[in-house]
Amino acid sequence: MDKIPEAVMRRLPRYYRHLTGLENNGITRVSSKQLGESLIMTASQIRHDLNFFGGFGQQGYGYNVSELKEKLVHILGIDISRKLVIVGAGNIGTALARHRDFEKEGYKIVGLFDSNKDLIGQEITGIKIYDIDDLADFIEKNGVDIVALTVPAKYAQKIAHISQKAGAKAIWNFAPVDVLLDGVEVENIHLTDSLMTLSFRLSGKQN
Amino acid sequence: MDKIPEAVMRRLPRYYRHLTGLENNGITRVSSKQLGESLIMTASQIRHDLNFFGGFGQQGYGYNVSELKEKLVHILGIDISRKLVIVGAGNIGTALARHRDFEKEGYKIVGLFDSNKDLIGQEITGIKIYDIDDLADFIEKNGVDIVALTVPAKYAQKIAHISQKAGAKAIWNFAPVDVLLDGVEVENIHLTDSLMTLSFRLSGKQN
DNA sequence: TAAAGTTTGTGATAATATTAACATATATTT
DNA sequence: AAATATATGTTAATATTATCACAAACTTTA
Repeated sequence: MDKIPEAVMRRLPRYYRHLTGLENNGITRVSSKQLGESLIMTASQIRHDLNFFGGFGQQGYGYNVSELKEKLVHILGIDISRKLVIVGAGNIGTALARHRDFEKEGYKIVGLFDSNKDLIGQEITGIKIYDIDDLADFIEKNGVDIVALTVPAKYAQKIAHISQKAGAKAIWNFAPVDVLLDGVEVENIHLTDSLMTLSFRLSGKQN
Repeated sequence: MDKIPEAVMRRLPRYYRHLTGLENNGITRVSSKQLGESLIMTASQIRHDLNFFGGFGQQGYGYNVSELKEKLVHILGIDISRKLVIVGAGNIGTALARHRDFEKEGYKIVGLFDSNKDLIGQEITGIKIYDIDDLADFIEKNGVDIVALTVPAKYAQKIAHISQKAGAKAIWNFAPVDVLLDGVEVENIHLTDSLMTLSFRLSGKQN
């Protein structure tokens, strides 16, 4: 398979999400034109994107919603269950632990980690809080794939490094720093950065 | 000022964040080369980006950290304080309310809204929870700029629409849907989408 | 079942974005 | 104070991304 462009890859979850919605509404068929209208993008781009993975559609008909959705499940790799731990049992960390959406897509949160001795041993919706000193060991023993970092900025890089050494394959970083690692996939959620783009766009319009 | 490309705009908060870090470490001067090494990007791109806003640097010297940071503050518009409400006092909504980082950059969370009568009247770190039926009124009376949506997908579009009509200028959307509105800036945080890009990248490498 | 209408897949074109290259200006060294 | 090193701002070249346009294939209608 050809290398998938970054821009295309980033749109795939959106397609998947929309198709799931259509399926839940009992819609069985959809055209790139309809998708484009719903997602505010050109039909051409959608066809172009999907074509990186082969022709799923049919001329004069469009796409079969369920079939296309299933293809996307496979392309995205969400048919493979992934084990995830959350490091940092603060506001964001516990919110993620309580958030049930990830489970639906095959992500299993197998542990929460913190350095606060008062929290260790507690449970959040069935997820146990462990001592952060046991993180490496836990990752190794349980085959953890993804480490979500919801720790203060100054600890993020170090924990990321420990996680990688212990065998984690991906870092989902919520700390407001740029985690630098080689050989590990890093995906950032920078909430403040995101908010700032709104400020920029608002002030540009003199609002 | 020329129209700033989307890609450039998205990098500005990252520059700002990094410069703040340098300043806090007492570093007063930095070159595009050094910035590039820290941020894993080319020096050329950094210079190119900054030049959309004018020449802040000096040949042979580089950039003055504090000065450049202050310029970015102004460019990003975070020198203008913004009022924000959070709609949805669930996991994510309350985590955002408790998260102190936004205040530091001039964002004021002035209210939380929910439909659950048991929550209404309660406070979360000093932020009162109001009845969602009073949202439009509150936005109008208090001049709310930004509405953060942490509600279930099916309510998001409707609340966004109400918020716009009441005078909100921007939607910070955490619901897993694509909010469609004209004349309002929408910024999405799609956590599950983000997680899925990790799955994609991991499965592509047969991990 | 023939004609008309859809809609895909795809190659060509246009628009954005990134990187390279370098003249010019300043800082640092000797 | 001259020589060397550094580093910007900016234009040009390259690479990536998005859109256009249309033949080919299928569906729907009459």
